[in-house]
Amino acid sequence: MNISAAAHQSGLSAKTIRYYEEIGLIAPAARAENGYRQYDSTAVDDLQFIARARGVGFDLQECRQLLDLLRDPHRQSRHAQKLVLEKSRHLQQRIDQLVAMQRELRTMAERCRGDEGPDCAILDDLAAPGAHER
Amino acid sequence: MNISAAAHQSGLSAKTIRYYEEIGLIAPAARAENGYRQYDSTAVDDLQFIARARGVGFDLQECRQLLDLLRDPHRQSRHAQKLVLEKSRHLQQRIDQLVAMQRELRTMAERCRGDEGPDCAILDDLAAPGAHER
DNA sequence: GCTTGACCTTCCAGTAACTAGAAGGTTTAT
DNA sequence: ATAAACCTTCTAGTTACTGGAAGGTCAAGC
Repeated sequence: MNISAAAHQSGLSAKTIRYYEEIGLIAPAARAENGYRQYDSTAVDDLQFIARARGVGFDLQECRQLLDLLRDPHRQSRHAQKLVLEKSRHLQQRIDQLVAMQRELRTMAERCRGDEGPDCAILDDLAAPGAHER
Repeated sequence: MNISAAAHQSGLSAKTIRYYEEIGLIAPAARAENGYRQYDSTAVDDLQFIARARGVGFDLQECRQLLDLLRDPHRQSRHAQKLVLEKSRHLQQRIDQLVAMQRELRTMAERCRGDEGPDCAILDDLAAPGAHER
C-alpha cells in the first residue's frame, strides 16, 4: 500500500510518516519500481503503535524505547512499566500545573466586569497579583 | 539596574529578556555608557506583567495583546475578559485530554505485571488497544 | 599594575515534532 | 491529451526559548 493508505490506517499524516522515517524512528519503507514507498501490515502495525504511544503522551525518544522493547524477545515488562509510571508522574505534574493556571484564570474572569469600561480586574491582577487579597 | 537584576526581580532569565526585546515584545531597553541595558521600575513592571501572563498560560502573541490593552486608556475590560475566557476554554480542553491520557497510562500500568518476564500488558495495549475489553 | 571572576555584549546554532510549500515525476480516468 | 490525485525530495518556518562562543567591562584583592 502507498503512503496515504498507511497514513489513513495509522491515523498519522503522510508527512509525519516520512518524517519518522527520516529520523530513523521507523525502518526505511520498501520502494515500488516507481520510487513510491510501500507499506505492509507489519509496517502499519509499527505506525499504529507509535500513534498510540504518542496519544498517551510519549515523546518520540520514548516511542523509540518502547519500540525497542516491543521487538526485544528478552524484554522485561518492568522496563515498560517504569516508562509508563514515569510518564504518568510527569503528566500529573503537568495536569496540576494547568489546573492551577485554570483556577487563576477563572478567578480573574469572575472578578472582571467585562464591560465597555477600562477598569479591569484581569489587567490589575496581572500587574500586581494577589493585591486584592491584602 | 542591569539586566540580571531585572531578571531576578521579574523571575525571567536575562536571555529571555533579551529575546523579548529582540522580538519587540518589550521596548528596547535604555543603555548605559558602556552599552549595558538599563531597567527602571516601569520596565520591570512590564517584565513582571509578562511573566505572570505567561504563568497562567498566555503565549507571547497574547501577552502582546494584553500589554496593548494595559497601555490603552480607552480599553474595554470585556476585551481582556474575552482573552481570559478563551484561554480558559482551551486550557480545559487540554486538561481533559491530559486526564484521559493519564487514565490510559494508569490502566496500562496496573494491568502490567512489571516483572522480569517479557509478557507486557502495556506493549500489548499499545499494539492493539482495547483488545482486553473484547 | 595585574589578575580573577562576575558581569555584560552580539551572534550563531539547536531544541521538538512536525507543517507548508515549491518543483517536479507518476498514475488513472476521461 | 489533459486533468486530478497521487507520489518524490528539498527547503524553510513554527514556538519560546537555551546554550555556547568570542569578546568587552568592572570591582576587588594582591
